[in-house]
Amino acid sequence: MDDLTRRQYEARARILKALAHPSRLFIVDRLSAKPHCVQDLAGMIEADISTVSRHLSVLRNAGIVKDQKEGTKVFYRLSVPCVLNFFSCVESVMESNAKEQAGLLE
Amino acid sequence: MDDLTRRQYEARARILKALAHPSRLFIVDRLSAKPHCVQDLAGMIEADISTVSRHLSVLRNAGIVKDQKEGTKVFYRLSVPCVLNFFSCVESVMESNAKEQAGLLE
DNA sequence: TGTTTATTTGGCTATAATGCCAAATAGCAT
DNA sequence: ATGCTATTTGGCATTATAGCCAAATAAACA
Repeated sequence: MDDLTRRQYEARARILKALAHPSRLFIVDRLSAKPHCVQDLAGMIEADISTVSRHLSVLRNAGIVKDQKEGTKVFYRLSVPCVLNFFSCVESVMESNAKEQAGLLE
Repeated sequence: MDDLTRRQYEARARILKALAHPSRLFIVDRLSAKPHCVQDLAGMIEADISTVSRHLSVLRNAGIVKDQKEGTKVFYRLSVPCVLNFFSCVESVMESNAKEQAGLLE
């Protein structure tokens, strides 16, 4: 694998890694409906606000969400609506796994 | 977030986490063309065979690939072809990021 | 200015992921 | 059985991630 190819896969992995956390997936799901500020999301997740803020910065650094200040609050929104496609892809894998499990029980 | 919801996001995150590594993305890409055995993949990635074997077990545990013994070799194949959709999703995010970068330079 | 509200960041600990080597295992052939 | 090839697994060191608290920052407003 040459250097350019390796860097391309690293770039892709960075984006997937940013999504690969239950709280961050939840956040993406919420933001797909409408923008939310940090404390709103923290309330839904029931985690420390600082923790949620860090999750949001991970998503922001990966280019998955954008932030926008409004007064003292910071609202986050999806920057790439397409990200939602991940969910259906993931569901497909999960369904496949479920079928596999069912097959083994027969 | 109730317990069931939390577990659902955890299950999704497990699958994304399995994909979120450059070598594993490369493997998925190769396997989308045809099945390969461990040493073939190790040769392409230029990593220790034991490392590649571990990557494959991560993908297998997530239900992304299947293994099949043939003599002394073990061939791996994608168990869910849909996984390829991830690539186009990831590319969209990357393109969006690139545009953003370009915009900032203007 | 001082206060309140919202968010971010530094510092820390705990846990998880990565990658290599070496040893163990499995299958095939002599 | 012995050797040969392919793969997996145990053990270990290194690095990365997660989460919390407390302190710092930013904006609005009395």
